[in-house]
Amino acid sequence: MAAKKKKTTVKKKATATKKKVVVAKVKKVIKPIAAHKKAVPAGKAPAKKAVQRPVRSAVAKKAAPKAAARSAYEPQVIEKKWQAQWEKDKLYRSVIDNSRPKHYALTMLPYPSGDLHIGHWYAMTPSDARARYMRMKGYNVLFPMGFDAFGLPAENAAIKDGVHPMKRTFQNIERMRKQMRSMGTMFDWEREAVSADPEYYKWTEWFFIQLYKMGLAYRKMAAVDWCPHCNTTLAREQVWGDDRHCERCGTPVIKKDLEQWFFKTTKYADELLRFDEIDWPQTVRTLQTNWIGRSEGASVVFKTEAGDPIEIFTTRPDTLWGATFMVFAPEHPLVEKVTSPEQKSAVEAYKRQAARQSDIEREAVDKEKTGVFTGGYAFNPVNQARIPIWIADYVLMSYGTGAIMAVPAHDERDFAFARKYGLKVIPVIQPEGQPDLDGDAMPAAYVGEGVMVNSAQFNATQVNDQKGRKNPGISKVIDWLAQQGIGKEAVNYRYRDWLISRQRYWGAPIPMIHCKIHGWNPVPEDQLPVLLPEDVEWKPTGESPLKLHPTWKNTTCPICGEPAVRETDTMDTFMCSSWYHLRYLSPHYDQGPFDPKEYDYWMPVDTYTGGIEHATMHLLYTRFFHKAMRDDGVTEGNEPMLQLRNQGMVLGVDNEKMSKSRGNVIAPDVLVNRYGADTVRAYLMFFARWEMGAPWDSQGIEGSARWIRRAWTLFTDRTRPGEASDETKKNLRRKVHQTLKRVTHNFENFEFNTIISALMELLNDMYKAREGGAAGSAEWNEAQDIYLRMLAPVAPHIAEELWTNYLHKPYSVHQQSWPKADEEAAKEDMIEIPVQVNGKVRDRVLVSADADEEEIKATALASEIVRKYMEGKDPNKVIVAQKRLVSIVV
RNA sequence: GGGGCGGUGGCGGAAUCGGCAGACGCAGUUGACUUAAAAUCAACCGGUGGAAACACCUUGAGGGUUCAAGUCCCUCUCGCCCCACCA
Repeated sequence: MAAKKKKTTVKKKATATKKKVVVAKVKKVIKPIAAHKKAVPAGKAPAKKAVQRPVRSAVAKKAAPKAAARSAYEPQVIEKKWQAQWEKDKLYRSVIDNSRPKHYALTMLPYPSGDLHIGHWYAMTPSDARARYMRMKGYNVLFPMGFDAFGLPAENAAIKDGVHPMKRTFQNIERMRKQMRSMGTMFDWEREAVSADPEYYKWTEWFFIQLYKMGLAYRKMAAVDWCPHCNTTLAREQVWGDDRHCERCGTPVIKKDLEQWFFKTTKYADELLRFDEIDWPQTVRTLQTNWIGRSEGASVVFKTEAGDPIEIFTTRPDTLWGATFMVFAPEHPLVEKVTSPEQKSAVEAYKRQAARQSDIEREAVDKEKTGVFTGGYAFNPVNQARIPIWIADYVLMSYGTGAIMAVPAHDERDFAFARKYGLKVIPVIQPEGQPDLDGDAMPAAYVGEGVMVNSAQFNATQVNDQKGRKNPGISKVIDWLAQQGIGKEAVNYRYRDWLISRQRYWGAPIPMIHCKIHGWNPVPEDQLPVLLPEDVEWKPTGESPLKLHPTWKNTTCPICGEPAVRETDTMDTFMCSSWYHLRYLSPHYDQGPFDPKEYDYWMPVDTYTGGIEHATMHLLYTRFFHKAMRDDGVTEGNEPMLQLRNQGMVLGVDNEKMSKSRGNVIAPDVLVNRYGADTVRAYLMFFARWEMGAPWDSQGIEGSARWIRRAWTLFTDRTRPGEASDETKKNLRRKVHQTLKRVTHNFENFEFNTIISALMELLNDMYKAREGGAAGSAEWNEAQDIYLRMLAPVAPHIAEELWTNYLHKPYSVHQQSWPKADEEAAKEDMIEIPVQVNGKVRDRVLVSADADEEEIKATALASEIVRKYMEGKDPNKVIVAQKRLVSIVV
């Protein structure tokens, strides 16, 4: 998921007061850190160890070695210890086990930029906690990790400082692996996959060939978006903003004609619109639906005076009789032919201007429509009306057919254009019960419902506000058009085919060979992978460095054996990431992209977690990829990922996206060194609603740190068993099982922040119960047991230490089962029910939990306070809302 | 212009179904412990009035439905995101 968002649009407008608050926060944050740094040498503790409370631990050991009940919480020590132990024991190794249900938990892989960002942790930590939870629930969980290692940043860096992308990338990967291990994640590293590794990209190339053989990869000369800075073509999805700038570097994008490779993603447009087999967030489904932009209507063939057919697409065939002119995109192939000699110079001038505009400011401020009459005419096939043909840059060659019929009476853009150039306006839809529309006097286009008029045999046909076949007017006209052979029902998409060629070095080579005689042919599969040469020069020339390599491109034609050349473009990295979930299954398998045995057991992905910014890119490409490969017999099922959940973004303390240039980046390593991974994990789960994200607050982490330390203190404390009342013990047990129910529910629903608050609450109650003498009781022991099981997915290290070394339970807590809540124990005996009089809460009455409605009502009416507010009147109505509330109306 | 998401204390947030708004935490105030600091512990902590009991107000604004609205409906408003001459 190499994509990095970079927005040059207007920044969030923080109010003056808000900014002040933020600044104050930042200043305060610095203070404790500085104080802490000083405190370590002052305390004369070893620099690495005992960062937490160094003095106290030293004192405790000296002063009372026998009572040694409590040792200091030293996350830096226990975390390293358990990470090593788990690795040694291969605790998180996932292998096929048919005796258990499988669960494939996938979280988006990072681009190896160099350092793990707090945003990576924010995405991965809750995903890890949930994978651990599923494991405790009895699933055989696969939770792999890898690196999306090809891409521009490494190559740009190479151009800048000459370090080979391969070297830099693999160094970065090494560092990021270490950082991920320090998080205490349960990634199965034996399944790691790196897309820039030849044993990986061999199969990326193989997939390209499959798509080519299926007829889904094709070559096309097209005006493509081109970034003059990155010297590469960009996918439509990678051009950003009103000024059409490059997603990566911000440079304004220009148009350039190049021969490129495309995948026919549009072939799957209709299927991609169906989400009935997957549990994906509504927002992503909506984003993908809008991105594909399906519209239903008709294609209709007009004719020029010379008899040339002009195909147009319209969503409103019911307004065909109101078409009073046509508009072509300036680049439309028929423009030259229809243009009259008198209009030639004006048309040429307009075309030149439109072409210039398309560079940068085509979509800039000026919304005024412009156009030029060609001097040519067309015939409307429904009524043989002779209508003028214009050209205008508001008609795009890239959408539909590049030509439109204009119905000014019922389309706002056409209306504005007609009024500006004095073109005829003929109403053909009449709103019912209103004065007849007058084409010359209408102040605006009418786009609402009505009946058809001026439309020959269709007059009086109802037209509603529905689209396509649901609209009787549209439906009838379509049928008639088909009958007459002048048009047919048609569907048009905004979605376009996926342009995958990149004029770059650091990507998977496109395994194609061009021969002067035999044209393009794939590299024979037994010659894969086409390896990237290591000796290339880093020069931003506008051509792929592979093209400039003296020998690499020279090869022989797989058909005739004569000299031929390789494709020197490489693939979009989204191609690599479209199938990484399959490579994890068997990263070293060499008989195919994956081992079918592994596929049959693990696929499809059960839960997929990652950022919503990939909604219309990666998440659409991977679905396309899976469906295409399904049709090729490589994959099975219709969808690659059954359940998707997106996390929000962690912003800097200044409420801006974190970036080095803004200097607001929070370094996770610093936090881990200071607080320990468990605390950082807990805080990342706690500090915001996961799917929302929030600005980072460095003070808030103190709360999570305090909670973890309090847990440590309580579990390591050897308070003597006391004499607790039955009530205290019962209350403790109730709270434990209530919490268990809540935490279970929250894990199921990805509600991570409330998991932590529930655990905090329970810990507070356990402190109270200990004060009440509950320590050592059966209820207390059960509470400790369940508490550590619930803590284990969140804070795996401290949970293990307390479980194994303090409660002396069998290693490992991560191999224990998730406890089952005792519904009986969770039930309340007495419940407090608020009583409202005329909508205001006036009293709260205590009733037994199994009291029926009548009892609750009687108790409420017996309350003196309630009676006071009823002022002696009889109630009109008494509503008992289950066991939640009583409402009395007087 | 179209589509999506959101607005709850000083801050992050909580609130299955329409049923006690503000759980949990941060920050803050006061106190205990300490030579001191840190850490820890205890109490307070939406607003107004009040010594208090308590009363009234409060989920962006206004209206509606309802015994009851943060939650449902309508109108408006602000913020963020995505798509935008889409025929």
